[in-house]
Amino acid sequence: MAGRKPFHAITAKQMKNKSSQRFSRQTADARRQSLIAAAIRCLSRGSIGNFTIDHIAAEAGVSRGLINHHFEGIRDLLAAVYDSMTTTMRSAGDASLAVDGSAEKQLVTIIDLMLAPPIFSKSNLRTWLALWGEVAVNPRLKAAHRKSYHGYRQALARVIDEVARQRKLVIDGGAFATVWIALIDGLWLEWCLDSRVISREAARDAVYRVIEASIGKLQR
Amino acid sequence: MAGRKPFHAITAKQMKNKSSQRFSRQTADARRQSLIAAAIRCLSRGSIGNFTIDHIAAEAGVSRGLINHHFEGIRDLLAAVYDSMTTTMRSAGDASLAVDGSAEKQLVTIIDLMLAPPIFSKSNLRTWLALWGEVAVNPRLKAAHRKSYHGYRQALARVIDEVARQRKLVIDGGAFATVWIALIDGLWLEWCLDSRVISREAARDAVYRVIEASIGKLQR
DNA sequence: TCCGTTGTTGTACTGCAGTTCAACAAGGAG
DNA sequence: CTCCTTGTTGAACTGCAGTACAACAACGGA
Repeated sequence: MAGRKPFHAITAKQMKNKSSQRFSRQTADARRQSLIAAAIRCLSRGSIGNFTIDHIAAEAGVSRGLINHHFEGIRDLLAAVYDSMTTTMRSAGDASLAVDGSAEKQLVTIIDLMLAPPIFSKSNLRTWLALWGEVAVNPRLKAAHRKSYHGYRQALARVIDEVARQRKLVIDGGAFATVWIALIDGLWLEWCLDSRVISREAARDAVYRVIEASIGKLQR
Repeated sequence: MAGRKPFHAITAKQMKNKSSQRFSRQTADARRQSLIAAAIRCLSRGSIGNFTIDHIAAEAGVSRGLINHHFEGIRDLLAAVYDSMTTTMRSAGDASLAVDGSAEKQLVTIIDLMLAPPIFSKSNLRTWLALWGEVAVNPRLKAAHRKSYHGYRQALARVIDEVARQRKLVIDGGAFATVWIALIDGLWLEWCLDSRVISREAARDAVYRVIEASIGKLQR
């Protein structure tokens, strides 16, 4: 509203040295992705407390005004981060489902995928805690969570049902997938909070033990 | 450092009306408990974003300065909140362990306790998410978590070992307790984030199913 | 009744949050 | 080369965070 100070006073210098441009223009989409990536890095290092305009802009190497240019606000950026995180997970899962081989082999592949980096990784803890806290309150994130979780669960259920069919077992794959996801999330959480109580290998063994108790031995 | 404005100008009015005292003095310990309770209420409603001097003071019905009088700072209050939360859970668990009856009955009592309010409750979600995020970073909270988790796990392991002994089964109660805790935490998380995917009863059934797959049927 | 202890208050202070916006400039179209 | 679109900048603005602290007052003891 009021008058602004002069924008910049070192124009002459910039003219001379073309190699040190003030900034490089990028397409809106590329810049959005870059900001989302920077935001994820901030979340994984700090907590939701690091999810600020200043931190993210510094991390991305841009000015603070840029975030509000590409997103409606900081909340909108958080929603975009959630989409990005779930998309990354889903695509990793889909890749392992596309693996050639028996349903049993797919099952083993998925289990191992989920219990190994980058999914089973401490650097994601604070990111997910922050996002879950937001899911519980933000309708847009709640809808996104519901959608991504549903797809995830259904994909698992299909593999489980197929293994059960081959073994002539009667199992509710959907319910089984729910328990499975809960178990892995819980083990991951315990491991993040205190790696002493359970190692990654012990967590993996525990998951296999629970699953094999229902559908029999798997060829790991 | 600089001069302050006059503190309050309505002293005369207060003199007249003794029933509306400006405040009531409490012992340091009672006030601390009151502030901790107010802080928990703030966390459960909002998120860590609601964990501020202003919100907590308003919730407790005291002035903002009081928190820094009774705690070293807002971080110190958060640590006190963590202690309070874990103590509440532990005492509930200890009470159910003190129940007369067989080890099997104790096991059933604990399971039901953990899958019913007030423990299995949505109002705790944001509180725990906030606290876990802090555990991962704050050494004091990490130590507190380690201690409380260890005691919790050991108590469960003892009950499991006893049931296994009676049934002449060879089971690692400690490892079993770890899985059990992870499963319940994970189910609780899923249920908090989207109650549609699993009901409280379904969660309870799932826990029983996993446990009974290892140690046989339980008399619920 | 007075008096001292100390729990309690409210404000000043500093700093950083998110948003807005006018000025600037990079890069392509002509 | 010139113009124009629009990505980008940086600072002003408002508001609220945590802390420090001096003034006040409740309550118990004398």
